[in-house]
Amino acid sequence: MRPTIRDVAREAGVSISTVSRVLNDTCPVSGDKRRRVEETVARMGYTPDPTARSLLKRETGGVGVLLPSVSDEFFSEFLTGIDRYAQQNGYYLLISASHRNRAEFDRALLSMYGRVDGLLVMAPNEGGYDSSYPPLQQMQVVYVNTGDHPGTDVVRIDNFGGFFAVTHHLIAGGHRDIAMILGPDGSFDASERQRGFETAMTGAGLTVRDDLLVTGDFTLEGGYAAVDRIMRVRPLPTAIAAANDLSALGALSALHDRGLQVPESIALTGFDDVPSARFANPPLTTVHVPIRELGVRAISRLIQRVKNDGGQKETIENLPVELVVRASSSQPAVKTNGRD
Amino acid sequence: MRPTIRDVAREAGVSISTVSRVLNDTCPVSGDKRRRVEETVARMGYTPDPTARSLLKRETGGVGVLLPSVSDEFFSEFLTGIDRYAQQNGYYLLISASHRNRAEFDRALLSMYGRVDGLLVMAPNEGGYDSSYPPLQQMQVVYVNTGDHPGTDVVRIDNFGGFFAVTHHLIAGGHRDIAMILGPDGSFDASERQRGFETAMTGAGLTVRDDLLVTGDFTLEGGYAAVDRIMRVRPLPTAIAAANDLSALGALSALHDRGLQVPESIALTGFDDVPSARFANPPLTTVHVPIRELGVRAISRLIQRVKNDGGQKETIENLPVELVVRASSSQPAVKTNGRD
DNA sequence: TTGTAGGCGTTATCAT
DNA sequence: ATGATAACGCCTACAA
Repeated sequence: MRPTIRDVAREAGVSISTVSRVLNDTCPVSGDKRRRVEETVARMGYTPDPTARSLLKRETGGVGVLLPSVSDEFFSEFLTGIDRYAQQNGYYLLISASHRNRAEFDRALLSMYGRVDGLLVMAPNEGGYDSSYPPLQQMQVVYVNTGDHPGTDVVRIDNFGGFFAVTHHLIAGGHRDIAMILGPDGSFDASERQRGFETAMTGAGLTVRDDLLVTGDFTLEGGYAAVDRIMRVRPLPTAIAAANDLSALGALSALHDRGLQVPESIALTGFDDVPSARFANPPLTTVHVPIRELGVRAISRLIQRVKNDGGQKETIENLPVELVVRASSSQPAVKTNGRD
Repeated sequence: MRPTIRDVAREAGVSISTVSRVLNDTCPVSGDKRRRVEETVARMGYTPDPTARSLLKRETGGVGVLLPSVSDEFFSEFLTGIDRYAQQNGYYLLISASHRNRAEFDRALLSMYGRVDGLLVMAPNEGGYDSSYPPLQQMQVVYVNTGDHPGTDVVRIDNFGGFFAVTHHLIAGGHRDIAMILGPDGSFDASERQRGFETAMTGAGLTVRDDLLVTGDFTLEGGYAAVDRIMRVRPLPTAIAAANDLSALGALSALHDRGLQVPESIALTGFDDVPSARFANPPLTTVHVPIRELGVRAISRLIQRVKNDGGQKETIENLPVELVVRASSSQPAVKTNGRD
């Protein structure tokens, strides 16, 4: 049985309040009793019950993190940043992932309602939440990689600019027929990246061919399968821009299996600069996204919000990303595929 | 302000207990009042405060997960399994990672003490915990991938058998000089894998050369750097067995940078069968480890323990692993390196 | 069937 | 400087 404050008080021969005062040093306590209390606390290994404390102070010291999934490196990196920051600031983390639909999202949200002081919400792949849902209104929320959410903070990556840059890089390398392996429907990241792609293409006077926009759901398998579809269209593209690194790695594997050299036969770029992509061979040109930083910004904003408790203006922050040219994918051996 | 049960009672014109009874249907309630309460609850969006409930029932409905790190695919996979299971069983997850030393471990543990009903502890890379630490004694604990812990459950992977198998595979392919890229000191997984390696080698009458046991800390960078060291020893090995996939991918990249073909110039194997390793090129022979399953087993044991509340015998479970031969690394072009 | 009251372990207020 | 006590929101005997 866990010792309570009454046990300590009895054992030390003082009143409950005195023990409390020693622990929170909120009032002066005579050196004699203080020592006695401290000794007893140490001996019994007493720790105040966080539940009771929460009930009284009406704050838990926890923050919830709602993720669409936790199963790839992006989220690992993201969580690492968050975890470290939370720990340093004395907050604990309540994490829930793998909810792809609205019902699951609501359940996860509800299970956090009342257990945390604030919530970090990362956009699910389908429009899985609705910021007008009452529990969301009641809590301090920071959104990550979503569109705007009036009244709350949003922290996001410059997906548009990043994908514009990587597409531009391919175009500058002489590519005209460029395929894009898309992300999942309903993902804000994915749609912004696609927008960056299309803007860069049309801005350069190139046409976005529908048959070169292939689905790819951000997974290795999706990237692998996408190459199959891309290889069936004519004329073939000379470059592929994958919506994220995982897709790119899957595509790389597929291209390798088909005996195609990257970038000699076909160029390939990634996005996110996730650790294992940094060691791909051949080296992959990608876009560096400060994922850990994203997490840190998000949670630091949230904690700020929680401490100010509502008296806070909404904020939108776009973190810059950076093109990382690792391969000479901008100088392909073949620039066009028989036309032009 | 969040509505309390009193608000609901007042609004519905009944007593507090009636509301409580409707919510938990613990006693029969007249249809009339029942309906009125249900309507009021729905209208006000009332949810019982989990903190108050925890205080009273002396259980939180949460389980804590203590990980050494969350930053690679192994942990992502592991967490995915846990998260899904916890969600389905109505438990929430309190996660804390990135504690490499004892002090940090203790802090993380303390921050969970009283907030969860049970704890999942995955071995840190250094001997970061001590199962006699009082808070650990007070809680229901399940250990993952550690040595034995009297009085508690342990769920682990058959690291020894797996690494024995992969080493044996290389030996059967004719290799005699085999290097191993080790894991971090103090990791139970790492030491068991090394033991599997050495047992397989000596069992086949081969010597374990000290200069072919190189450090590698389970990271991409470590694997990359390990190759540098391996390439300086003479005679060169004809095969490298990496302690995990991340090391193997790093090594693969290093070998590629040196213009060495895998497996023609040198064979290479991984361990864990993490998603991105499954798409390595050339394909990597590795050992499939049921990581998600590991998580599910661990948490299901824990929840069982929590529900029985102590009246439980300790259990040790070893999950089998499986050699996955993806490359023809067992038939290298060169079997020896000038001696023999 | 329904309402009243006590207590879970704290902290804060008010006397002393 | 110290001790008794109310309150946080809920559930559950017990009483009616």
